[in-house]
Amino acid sequence: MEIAKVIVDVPAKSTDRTFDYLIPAEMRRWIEVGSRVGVPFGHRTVQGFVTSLHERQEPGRFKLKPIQELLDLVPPLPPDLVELAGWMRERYACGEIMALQAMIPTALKGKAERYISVSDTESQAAQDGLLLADTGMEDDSEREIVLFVQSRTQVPLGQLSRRFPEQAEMIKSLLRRGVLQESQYIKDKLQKKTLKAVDLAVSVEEAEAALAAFPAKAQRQREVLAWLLELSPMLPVAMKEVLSGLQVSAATVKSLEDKGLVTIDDVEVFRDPYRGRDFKPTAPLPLTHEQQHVYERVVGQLDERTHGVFLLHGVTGSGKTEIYLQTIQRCIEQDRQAIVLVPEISLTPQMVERFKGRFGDQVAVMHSRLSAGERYDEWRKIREGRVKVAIGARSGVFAPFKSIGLIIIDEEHETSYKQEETPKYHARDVAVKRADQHGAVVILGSATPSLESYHAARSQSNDEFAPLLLEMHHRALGNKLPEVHIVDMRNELRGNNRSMFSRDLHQGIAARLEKGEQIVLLLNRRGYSTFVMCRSCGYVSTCPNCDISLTYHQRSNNMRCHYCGYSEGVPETCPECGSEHIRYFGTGTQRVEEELAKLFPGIRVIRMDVDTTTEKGSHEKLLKQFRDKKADVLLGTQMVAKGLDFPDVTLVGVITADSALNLPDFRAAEKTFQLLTQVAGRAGRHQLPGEVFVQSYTPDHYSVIHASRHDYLSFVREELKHRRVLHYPPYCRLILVTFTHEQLPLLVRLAENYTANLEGKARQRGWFGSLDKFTGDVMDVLGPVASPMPKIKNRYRFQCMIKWRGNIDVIGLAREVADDMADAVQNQKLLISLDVDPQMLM
DNA sequence: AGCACGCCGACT
DNA sequence: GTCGGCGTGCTC
Repeated sequence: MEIAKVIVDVPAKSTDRTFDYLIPAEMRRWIEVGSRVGVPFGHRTVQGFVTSLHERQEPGRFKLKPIQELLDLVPPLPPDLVELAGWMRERYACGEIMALQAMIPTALKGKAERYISVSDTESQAAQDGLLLADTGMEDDSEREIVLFVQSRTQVPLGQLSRRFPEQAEMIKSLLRRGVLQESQYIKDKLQKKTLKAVDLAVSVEEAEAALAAFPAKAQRQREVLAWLLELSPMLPVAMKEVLSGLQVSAATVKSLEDKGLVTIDDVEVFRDPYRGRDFKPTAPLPLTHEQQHVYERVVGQLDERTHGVFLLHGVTGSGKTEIYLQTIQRCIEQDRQAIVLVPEISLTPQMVERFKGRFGDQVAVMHSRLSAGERYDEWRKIREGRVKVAIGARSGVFAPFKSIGLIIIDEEHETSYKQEETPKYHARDVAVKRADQHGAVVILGSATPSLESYHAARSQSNDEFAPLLLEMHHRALGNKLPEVHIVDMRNELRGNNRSMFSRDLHQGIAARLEKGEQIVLLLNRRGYSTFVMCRSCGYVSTCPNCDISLTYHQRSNNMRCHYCGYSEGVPETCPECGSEHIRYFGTGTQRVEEELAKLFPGIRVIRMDVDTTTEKGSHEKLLKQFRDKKADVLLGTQMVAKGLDFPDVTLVGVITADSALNLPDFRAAEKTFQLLTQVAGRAGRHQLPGEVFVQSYTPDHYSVIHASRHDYLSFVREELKHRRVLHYPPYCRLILVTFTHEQLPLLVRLAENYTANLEGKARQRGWFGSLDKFTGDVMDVLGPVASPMPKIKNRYRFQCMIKWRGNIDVIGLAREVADDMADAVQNQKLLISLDVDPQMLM
């Protein structure tokens, strides 16, 4: 194999194809499909991925460039992932390189670094005994530069220009004249984690002697040395510990090093985020009848070793996790590996503990809280076959296992499985595709399956997947689902209760406090203000670049834009009218916390929201405190609704059930139903019976009512009716096309242009029409209109929505029209982005 | 995305 | 007369 086709790391439309390279003879044994390479590309070196190998050069092409370097001995991508990237390119209308990059840890995203060395002819001359001066070097500083470079063989360009900041011109001239030469190598972002470690450089006896003879005035150094001697059997010790243990500065230790008494070394630390933690081993639990039935169906499919998808609809507490664990066990016994995807937010220590407890160190865990290096290490465990199970959020679907037997997607309905940045993939769909490649089984688990999945299971008509529906209606421990009361908040207002707690919820909390039982309070975050508003004139601080309201950040005590990061101070008086009645409202949860403290003096509250969980491990700490009953109330946003299991929680309160219902999103009802069902499931999971209060301003809404009755089926029936009438998924598919440009009038024209072109081409193919009037294969375009976020980072935004159904390549067409336009329109400042199957319509 | 090539304004 | 502005075109 002499030729490699390579996808280069240049994210542009015109480079979204393979480029051919010669494989140098010495690399032939090592280059494989999936290899990461450095290749010359134009006038620079870029990273790329080998996607196929070929015997010889295609005729008609003149001289190919050779691959410059091979970046890893083992290709970071197995061939099935390379193939999957090609599939993603079509499915999500993204650049293939974007798909490939999404599959590997960011630590492996290399960039070319420029190095300077003395040119070959020049070194040859030096070897031949000629002086550098003979080659026309007249200036002393020129000579200094060349000698500097020569003395260290190769110097990164950045380092050289830092060393000779005034001589940039001279360096350029030396390069031009060929005295110095430049080469580029790909350098990984990864830095190995090291720790400064201090050790004695001499024997204990010598050190003691040195200590005795120490100059009296170097008191601090004496202390350090004495301390090190005391610790001598346990050396080396981390520099950090020396500094904090003795309250000395690094300079003190450094002086000891200069004296030759101690050494300070960089020691590589192996990162294990769960190091030092004991996981209680757990044995498989006996299964209930329902569980047994589900287990047998899945295992039957596993044993066939063929592809199959199951939608596991089980009420909260029905024991889905135990099914996951036992089917994974079977999968491992077949010598295949398993991937478990969970939403980021519920990738809690509780969850990890259960898997680590059952499978021990055969488990790799990947989540966003890990540092880049930690993630890379976990990823390597998978790639090198040292683990059998990978648990992770969305991107875990790319775990580079050799032979996958099972992919589990827990809380299948969660929107976090859809990546909002390019590549805008949905982990559920990717999982199904990947399982198909491997002949593997997929389990989609949820108490509230997405309408897409449920409908696909019921109608068996989806092209991409038609899961088999498995249901569990009962809780594994036999206890009942909690009783849910809907509280009509309009009555509270009429009853002159202006508090955010209804009288019922108030009483409920008081009762639990008395009995020493625990409470979970959920605040549906949206709808609560975190912005500054003037009460006199209604002024709201907005971002000058993006036209959206600025959010108040407590930590930095300033106002910040979510989209572009712009920040400014908190205004004291209103910039518009000068009024002093300008107020910010703390985050929603803060307000609730304050009110709780007022109503129930002495109440112990743990607040969990973005403000209190940014620090690493804080999430875990807070939950542990609550579990240890250090608090009466766990108060939080969405993150308290998912997957938590506390035996003493008997009351769940939802402060505002319906704040999401007013959002302009066709999934608003579905999301409300899911959230209410999930949070209700936190109550009464063990011996004590649970009770739930749902406060609502729209208590008659079907999502609230069906959630209160734990009636998924009725909700789905009603919701599907709406979707069918309004032509929304699952009765059609959507593509959201967003256009951005600095100039509004031009943007509008171009967006209209796009929809017209798209419509024209669709007509030619006989696809165009209203979804109302036509059955079967059809597509329609809505818009263009201004985006809900009409301006971000000084760029205006317009969008149009494509609705379509059937077996027609609308994705390909939408992309084609976008590409044609970008070609035709001279103005490159127009950006068109496609979101296939969007989750957020904002 | 870079980076070089190429064709028009303000300076030694 | 040149230095350098950034429009546009290419990268195996």
